[in-house]
Amino acid sequence: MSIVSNVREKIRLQIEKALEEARAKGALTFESIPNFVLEVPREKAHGDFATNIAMLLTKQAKLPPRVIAEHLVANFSKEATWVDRIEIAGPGFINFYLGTGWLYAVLPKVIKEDTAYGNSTYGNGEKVQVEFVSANPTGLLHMGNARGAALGDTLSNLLEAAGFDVTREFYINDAGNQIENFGKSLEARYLQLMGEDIPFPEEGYHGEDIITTVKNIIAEVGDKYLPMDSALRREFLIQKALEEKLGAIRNDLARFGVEYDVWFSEQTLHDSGAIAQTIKELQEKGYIYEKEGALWFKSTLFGDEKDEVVVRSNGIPTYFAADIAYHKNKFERGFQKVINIWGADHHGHVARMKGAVKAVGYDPDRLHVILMQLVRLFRGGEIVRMSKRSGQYVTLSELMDEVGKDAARYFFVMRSPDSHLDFDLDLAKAESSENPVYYVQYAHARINSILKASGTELPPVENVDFTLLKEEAELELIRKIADLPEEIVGAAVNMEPHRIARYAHDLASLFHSFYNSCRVLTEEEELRKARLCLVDAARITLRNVLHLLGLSAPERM
RNA sequence: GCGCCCGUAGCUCAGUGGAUAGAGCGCUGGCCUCCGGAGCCAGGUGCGUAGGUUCGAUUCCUACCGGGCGUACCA
Repeated sequence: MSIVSNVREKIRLQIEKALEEARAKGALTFESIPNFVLEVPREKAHGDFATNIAMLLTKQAKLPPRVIAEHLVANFSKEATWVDRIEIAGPGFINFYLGTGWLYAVLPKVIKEDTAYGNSTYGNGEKVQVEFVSANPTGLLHMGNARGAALGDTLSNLLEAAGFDVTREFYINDAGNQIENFGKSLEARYLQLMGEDIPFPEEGYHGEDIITTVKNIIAEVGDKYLPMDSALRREFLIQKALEEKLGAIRNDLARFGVEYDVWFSEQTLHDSGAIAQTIKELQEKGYIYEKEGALWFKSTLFGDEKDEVVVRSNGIPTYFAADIAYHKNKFERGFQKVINIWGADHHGHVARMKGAVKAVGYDPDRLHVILMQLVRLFRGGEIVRMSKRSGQYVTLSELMDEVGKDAARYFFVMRSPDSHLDFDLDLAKAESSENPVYYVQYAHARINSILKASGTELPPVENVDFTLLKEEAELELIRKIADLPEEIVGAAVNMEPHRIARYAHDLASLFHSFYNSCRVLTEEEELRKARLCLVDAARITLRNVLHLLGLSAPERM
């Protein structure tokens, strides 16, 4: 358990004991202790921890909150809690002020745990799957995919650090309508490039990248497909093109720092009969009806607005049918929790997907869908116009060329998925102070520079007197360092990776403040040793956080 | 029309059922004979509107206003 959680739990326990004691003495009456908050107050003047328990007990105890607080304090045993003094404030808050002793225990722990610092066993090895990006393999990765990639990968890192057993998965939509359409587009481009004057399908993929793909295929096979039957020709073209497109997607994601554990093909669900079987199961359970020649899933039974087609009147299952089979498959593989990261334009899909999960026999609360709002790019203060239809959009690969991997990942993760993201390209590529990515990395580089300048090995922590660290800036920095394990768990279980980006920035900020007010390489030998250890702990913490975000931790910039 | 998300400082965004609502950018003024000035310190008019629940609401609920998205036998 982390030191902060440990301290918190001890105080919580003593609060409960104090209340029971007060009741035993007849000072207080209450049925049960309500679920109270023991939080770090916003204001430092309000102590290290504060609780609202006295206000919550007013009804049960039939006493004013401050009176309840007094009884609690009178019965509170400070032993083994690090609590130095207690004050009652405001409408009835009880503020706990801690001594600094517990903070000094943090530094040796960080240095000892090193790359593992921040990790915890909170998740108990529970199996969690995170499915993200899952872009159509008919094109290149765009900004929405990029945001999903950064969010999904960072969230996966956080879950792992919090002790979950994480599987990162990419669902390949290599079947269905859009592949049909893809085939038609490829064929049209192929024939056009071979000199035939034929129209391009209106609903086809207009992007330039498809022409390039077909050119590459022609370079390999020439006119071999020309005399072929159209169906066979499309099949060949699709196969070749998918190979290329998936390869490109895989490369771009790898360059973005994202490595998947599983690439799951939709086509395999068709081939194995899993989809047919799932539909049959739903039919047997009475969740399917026929209308106008199509099979419909009764998603309205599960709170959806309207029912949804699973098999079209032409006999071909819809994407939704495949998705049901896919999610059934996920749970069959033993994932306790399944997390999907989708663009907000898919939000209408959430209710029926959860309904479907329930229909195939699993608790829909085990499926979590993170909806992320769309991304707008700005360059020179102007919106960069994009159109998927015309195939004109900035790709992930181009973004990395322009602003670099680190800046791109940080910008995508620093906002809540709920917020519409305005991505300022000029800011992201600025190699200057206004760029928040550099701010954090600079702190890390600066630390390494100090350690190098110290010219000595770090002293063994047993020989260091940490109580010499008494400056406000030092204590605040240690406090922040101590928070990492709880920050990781909080960001992971709430599925809010942007919290950790913020933490990184706050930590860097406290380090910079410390640097400006305390000289590390001072003449005072013992103080110098203590500060070197503090700096090293800050280095470890910053580096670990940067890695969680998928960013490099440069030693020089 | 109905459904989901959002409305917080000039701009981009954090944040919480509580005690004085924050950060970055931009703007102004300071700070290195010294460990990296890509840094530090100081400076502020803001929770869309109106009700409700509560000891307490920016946070929860309702209505309204404004923006985004969805509402296909597309994915």
